[in-house]
Amino acid sequence: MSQRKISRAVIKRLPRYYRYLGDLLDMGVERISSGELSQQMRVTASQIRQDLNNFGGFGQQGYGYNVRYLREEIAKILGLNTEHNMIIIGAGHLGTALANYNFEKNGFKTISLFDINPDLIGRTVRDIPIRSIDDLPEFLRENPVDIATLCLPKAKAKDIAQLLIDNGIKAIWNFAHTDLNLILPKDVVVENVHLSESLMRLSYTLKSRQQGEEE
Amino acid sequence: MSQRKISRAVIKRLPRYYRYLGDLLDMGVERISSGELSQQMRVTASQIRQDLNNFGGFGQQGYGYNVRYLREEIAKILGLNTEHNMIIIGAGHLGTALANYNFEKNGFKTISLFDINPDLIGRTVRDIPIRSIDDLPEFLRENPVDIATLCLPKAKAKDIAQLLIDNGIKAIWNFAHTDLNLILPKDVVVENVHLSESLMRLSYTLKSRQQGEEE
DNA sequence: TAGATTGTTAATCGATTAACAATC
DNA sequence: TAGATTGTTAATCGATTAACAATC
Repeated sequence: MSQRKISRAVIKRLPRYYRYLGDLLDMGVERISSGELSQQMRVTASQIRQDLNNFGGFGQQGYGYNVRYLREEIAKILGLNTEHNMIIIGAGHLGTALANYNFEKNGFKTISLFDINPDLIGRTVRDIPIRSIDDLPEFLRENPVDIATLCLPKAKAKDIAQLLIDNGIKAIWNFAHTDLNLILPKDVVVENVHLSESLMRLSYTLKSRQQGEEE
Repeated sequence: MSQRKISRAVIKRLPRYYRYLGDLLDMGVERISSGELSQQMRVTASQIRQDLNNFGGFGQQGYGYNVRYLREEIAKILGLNTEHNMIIIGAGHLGTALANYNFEKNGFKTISLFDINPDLIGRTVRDIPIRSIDDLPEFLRENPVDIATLCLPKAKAKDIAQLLIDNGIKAIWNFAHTDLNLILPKDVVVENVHLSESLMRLSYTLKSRQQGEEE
């Protein structure tokens, strides 16, 4: 029952639905129609219904959607109902910040950091140990790791990515300023977070807004 | 000569062109055709030419594009030729990590952090001082700030965003887990970085890939 | 000049929105 | 039942790709 080819655009929106439904739940809202949700989220009701119907009929005519139920279904779709073990490669500022992030509440648990800097190896971040990158292959043999987060300079990113792939990693969350496409086997997935590119987009938008464009 | 309505999709790709052109320059490549670049970037040559021609004819028939020139033009389009002063609101792990990031090379300079925690106020990160959030209005009156980076809990994000807007900030780089749309005047732009949503997308892609979908 | 490659128009493809019958 | 709202088909819109004339 694997889903048929869901478009990238739909996937990108799912976590946002999940977030809004969580907020609604916190506010004690039990049910919501696509119309109401569309107003809050500033999207069309049509889009919401189309998006959700890619995965199944979660609503009920004349009623709308049950907030808790819909949220749980989206969690399942996104895989948030299973625990994911993560490691972070690179215990610099960003790697450390991510280790301190509370991704656990969505089922993502960081179990180790890795670095090459001897000064850092042996330390911990929130009780998570920083290990030597040399110990990575052995660690991966002995621990189930679902996701590897890459927080290192672009010069090293490709080699380490290769090392990770060689040792069975199937998902890479990439913060390095480079694309890993070139070396990727088909069964390995990558999600890029290019912060400086995000900042450049902001810069562009600011500039064009100042020049008096309407949107 | 403000550009006509460039689509969001094009803007999203510009920083990636910029990065590839920088890499090419570092490798000593002087000229490149849309065909070659398309192979490296894994996009169509058509798309590259269409994208660039939104802004002008940067190439030359029979020759291709001059790498250095094209890169500089894209820098101008993105506003990277002007210095941008930034502040960071929230000097927690993420805020501190961003203050340590080398955005300067693209013209983005962090000149202050702000926090409410008295233990942090007065400290510095890479010589950048952490000030009290109470001093924010005065600071904004006395210093030109182009971009405010929001690194704080969602509960506080909207109030602080309002404070920033009231004090003249026109661009917000938002890392808080919330949308700021609701309170936004038309001349204020926001770029969101929702890390946990990025992670959820990775989780989804991993899951669907494991279930044996092709892409 | 001949060859290469752009700039740009036209064709295709995909995603979004609108509309409405189905149904709770 | 009547009213509301979904699920889904059809229409529209926009973005991507293909094709080729222009031109260096």
